[in-house]
Amino acid sequence: MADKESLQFHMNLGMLINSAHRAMTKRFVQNAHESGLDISLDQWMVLGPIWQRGDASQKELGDMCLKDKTSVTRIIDTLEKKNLVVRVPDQLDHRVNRVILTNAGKQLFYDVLPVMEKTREEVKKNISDEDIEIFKNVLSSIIINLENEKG
Amino acid sequence: MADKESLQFHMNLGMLINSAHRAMTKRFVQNAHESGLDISLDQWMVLGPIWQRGDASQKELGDMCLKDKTSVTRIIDTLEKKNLVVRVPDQLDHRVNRVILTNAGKQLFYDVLPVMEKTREEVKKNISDEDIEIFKNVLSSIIINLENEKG
DNA sequence: ATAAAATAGTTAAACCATCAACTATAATAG
DNA sequence: CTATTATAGTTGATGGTTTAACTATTTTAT
Repeated sequence: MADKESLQFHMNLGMLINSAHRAMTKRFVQNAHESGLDISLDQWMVLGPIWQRGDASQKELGDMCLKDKTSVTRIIDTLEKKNLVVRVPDQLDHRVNRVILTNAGKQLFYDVLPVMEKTREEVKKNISDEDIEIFKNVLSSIIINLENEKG
Repeated sequence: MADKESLQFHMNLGMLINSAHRAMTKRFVQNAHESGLDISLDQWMVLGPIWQRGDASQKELGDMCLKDKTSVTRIIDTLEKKNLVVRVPDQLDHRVNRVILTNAGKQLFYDVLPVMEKTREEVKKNISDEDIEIFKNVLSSIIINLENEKG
């Protein structure tokens, strides 16, 4: 149906990035769904760092996922509704919440790992490692180019 | 602050794409705002094809922008509220709306053009043309890899 | 020790995406 | 011609992003 040339001819950079990102998100959710798992990509992105560290403040999660604190609040809200995480007030600094995984959260994390791996493979199929390197390089450069010098 | 190596070490492909896309969107809106223009990137993406063709059905707009018909409906709703476009029922096929630009819409389109150009330059700064080519190539490949074989 | 500034998090509003259910019209098959 | 199916668009619900305004806690600077 769509071939590379026509895609690149008809779409600008922004649209290509947008489409690729939406396709990846959709495929991840689909793959999770096919494994009987109900989780969004953003929820997964937040779950990972909590698992890695044992616990994390919302601020730390925002930094690691490059998400706004508002977004983190909402995502933790829905994760908490699903009983996957719990907010625990920090004993030392009363401004911060430590977010920790419930047992259900840990279980989900382990269950999703192979789904993530499968999705990654589907995404990278037929693309050389060198091109992936350059690709990530360009993405990093774009992010750095646009980092706000007015903060 | 953030350098390429640390970005690439800490973030996977999906997160990089997500961040880059959000940064581009944000910068476009910022640049528009600094020029006194009030428009979102998605609104702009829809405006373009209407301008190119003179008019377009919502279905056509969705195809060209790779957007869901629901999204198109909402975006046209807000563009219509802003008096930038008008929906005109098609005389031949009573299911379709032809969307056309108002004078204010045409004016905005012309005003935003240089903003878009500026944003594009900021995005591509310090990135070689060859790398941009590979970058677009990889994006296209990803999109094709993930095209739904279950539709 | 206190006033001012910084930090962590929440809330509300506006916008976009996706899914599912729905209306209305057109095209097709029998 | 009529019954089925396909297409264009809308609506409602749910989830995520961004901006701005707000609360509640530190930190800091005087």
